Amino acid sequence: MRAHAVRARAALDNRGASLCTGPRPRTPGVPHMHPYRSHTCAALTKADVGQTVRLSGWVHRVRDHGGILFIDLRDHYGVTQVLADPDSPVFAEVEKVRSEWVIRVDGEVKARDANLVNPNIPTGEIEVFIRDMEVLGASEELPLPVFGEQDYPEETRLRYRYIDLRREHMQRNMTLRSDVVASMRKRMWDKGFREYQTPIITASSPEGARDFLVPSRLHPGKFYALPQAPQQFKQLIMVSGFDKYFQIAPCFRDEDPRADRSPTDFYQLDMEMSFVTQQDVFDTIQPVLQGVFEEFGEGHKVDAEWPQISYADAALWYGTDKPDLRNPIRMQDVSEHFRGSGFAIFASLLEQDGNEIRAIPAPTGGSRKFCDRMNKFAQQQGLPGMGYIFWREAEKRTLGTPDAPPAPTMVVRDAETGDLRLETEKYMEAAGPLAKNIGPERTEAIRQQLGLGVGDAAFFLGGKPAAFEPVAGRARTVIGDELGLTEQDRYAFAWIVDFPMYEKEPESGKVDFSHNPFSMPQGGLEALEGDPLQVLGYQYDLACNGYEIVSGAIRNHKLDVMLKAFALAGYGEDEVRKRFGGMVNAFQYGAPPHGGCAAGIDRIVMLLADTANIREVIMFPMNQRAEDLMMQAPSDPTNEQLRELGLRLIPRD
RNA sequence: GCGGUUGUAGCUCAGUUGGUUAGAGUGCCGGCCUGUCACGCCGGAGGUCGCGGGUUCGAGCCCCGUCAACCGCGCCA
Repeated sequence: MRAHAVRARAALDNRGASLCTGPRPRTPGVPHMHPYRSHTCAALTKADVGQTVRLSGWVHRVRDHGGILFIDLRDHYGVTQVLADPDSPVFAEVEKVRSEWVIRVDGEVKARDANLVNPNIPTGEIEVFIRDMEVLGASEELPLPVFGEQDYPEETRLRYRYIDLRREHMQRNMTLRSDVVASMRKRMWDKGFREYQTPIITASSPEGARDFLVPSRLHPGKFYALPQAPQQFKQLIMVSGFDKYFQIAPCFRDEDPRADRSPTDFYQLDMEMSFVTQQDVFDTIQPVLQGVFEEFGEGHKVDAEWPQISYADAALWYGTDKPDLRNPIRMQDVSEHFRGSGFAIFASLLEQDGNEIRAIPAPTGGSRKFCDRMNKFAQQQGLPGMGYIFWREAEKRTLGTPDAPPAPTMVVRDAETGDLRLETEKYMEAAGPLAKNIGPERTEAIRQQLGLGVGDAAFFLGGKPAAFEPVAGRARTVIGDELGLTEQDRYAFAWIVDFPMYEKEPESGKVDFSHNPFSMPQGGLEALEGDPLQVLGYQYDLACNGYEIVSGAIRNHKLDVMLKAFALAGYGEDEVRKRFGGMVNAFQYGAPPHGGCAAGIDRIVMLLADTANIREVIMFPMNQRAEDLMMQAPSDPTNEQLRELGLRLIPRD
C-alpha cells in the first residue's frame, strides 16, 4: 500500500468511536455503545483481545465452511475477519449475507493461533466472533465485484461508479488526489499565497476552447459562460493589489476527450503573482511541484534540474512541446548530408525552401527487424515511411564478396596468455537502403554527427518540419520505449519557453494567437512592429514525462501593447473592448506587471497514481462522449424550463 | 467529423478451415463441509454470439451496413 495511504488510514483509525452522536443503542451488557461502531475495520489488534466491540462495514468476502463461517468485513480504513459458528445466536442470519451487504456486528475480539495469523492485513492477528448482527443495507447481485483487481468495462464502472470507487485502487487514487490537493494548498500558503475564489457563472473567457454556455433567465436570449480558467479574474486580482493569488480552480471547456484530458471540467492549481519575471514564477512553482512529486512519488526519482528549452529546440529535438526527458533520444537536423546526395527522394525534397531532413538516433536499435518495424510504424502514422541506416560489425572476406567465407587476416596477442593467434578482421558496416544510396562518406559523417556506433540505428524523416514533427515525436517515444532507453520510475521535467506569439493558420493563412493572447511579447511594443510570426512571448509550459502539466505566462499589462498585439491578429480595439472589456478597462487604472501559471491537478495525480487514464483519478468522470452515465447527463430540459429561459430547441436531423 | 481496436453468460474470456447440442473461470441458486483468508467438493439456472442485411446446404467465424465502448487524429494556444 502507498505510504501516504497508510499514514492517512493510521491517522483516521479509531475515529469511528466519536464519529456519530446518534441515539444510544440498547445493547444488553454493553452500555453506551455507539449505534454503528466502536472501532473501524482497521483498528483492532492483539491489545484488544477479550473486548466486546461493534464493527460496521461492507461484506468483502464470505467463506462458508458449513459449521464455521468467515466474513472479511471492510470499511474505508481496512478489513477485519469476523466469524460465526453454530454457537453464535445469529448464525442463521449471518449465513444469509452476501458480498457488499452493509452489516453491523457485535462480537468478541479473539486472538488467532500463531498458525492462523494473516500477515497480509494489519488486523491479521485477531478476529471477531459474532454475537449479534444487523443488516444495515442489503445488496442485489453486483454489476461488478469489489473484491479483486480485475479490469472491467469502463462503461459499467462509470454507470456504477459508487461501487467501482469501493475498490482498493480507486480508494487509493482518490485519497491520493485529496492528499495532493491538501499538500499543494499547504505549500502555496507556506510561500505567502492566499486562496481566493472566483465566479463559476461568468462571461466567456479567452482560452480558445469552446465555452459552456448557461442561459440567463433574467435576460432572455443572453448567456453566461462557465470559465475555461479563472484567467481574467486572477489578472484582475493582481490589478486589485493582492500580490499573490492561488486557487484549486475548476475549469470548464467543451472539448473532445483524450485519455489524459477530461471533457467538460477539470481542476488546476491556478496561481498568479505581481512584480515578477518569468524566472520568479519558475522559482516559485518548482519547489511546490517538486515537493509534491517527492512527497507522493513513491520513491520514484524526482529530477531537481528542470532545464529550460525553447519551443523551437523542443520541436527540433523532440518533435513536441511536451517532451519526455526520461527518453535520452534527441533528434538532429541532418539536411546537409543529403543535399545533392544519391538518395533522390531527400535530395529533391531539399531543393524546396523550408524542407529539412531530420534524424532520430536509435542507440541499440541496430537490427533490420527493429528498423522495419519502426518504418511500418511511420507508415501507420500516415507518412510514406522512415528511411534508416544501422551499423553492424562485419568480418573481412577474403575475396571481397559477401558470399566468400570470413578469412582470418589479423594477428592478435592474447592478453592473458601472451600467445599469438589469428583472428578475422572486423569492421563497422552501415546497412540499409539509405546508406547504399548516399555512399560511405556521407553515411559516416551522419554516424559521427549522431554519435552512433556498432549496434545502433538512425531513422530519417524529410519534408516540412511542421508536417513530420508530430510523427517524429511519436516515433521517438516508441523507439525509446521499445529499446528500453526510456528510464522508468522517474519524473523528468522541462520548462518549454519562448513560445511564438502568433501562428499562421494553414488553411486561411490568417495570423492568429498561438497561445494566450494576454501574454507579454518579448521585446514589447517594438517587437510587434516587425514580422508577427517572429515574435516570441513570455509564455511557458512545464512538461513532465511527456505530459503538459503546467502552462503560464508573464501577462501583458500594458494597454497599448495589448491593443497592438490584438490588432496583429486581426482584432480591432472595439472588438477587444467588447470581448475583454472588464480587463481592458482595469488596465487603464494602474495595472502591475504580473504573471503566473496553472498546473493540471488531474494530470499530476494521474502521473503520481501511475496511470495513463485521467478518469482513474476523477471520482465521477464523464465518458468519451461527455456523458455522465450514472447521473444521466446531459438530459432533456422540461418544456417549462425552456419557456422560462425563452429557448426553443431546433431538432437536428 | 475521420481512423484503429474491440463487442460471445451478470463479470473476465476461449471458441481451430465456415460444420452436430456455443464452452471455461468467476458470480448467482441449491446441497455438503468447523480454520478459511482467491477456502474446497457436488449439482443447477443463466446466451437475440452488439444490431440489421447478404453469401452459403450450413455463419459466433466470411462480406456489406449500422450501433456502442476504448485509443488516436481533427479540436484543445
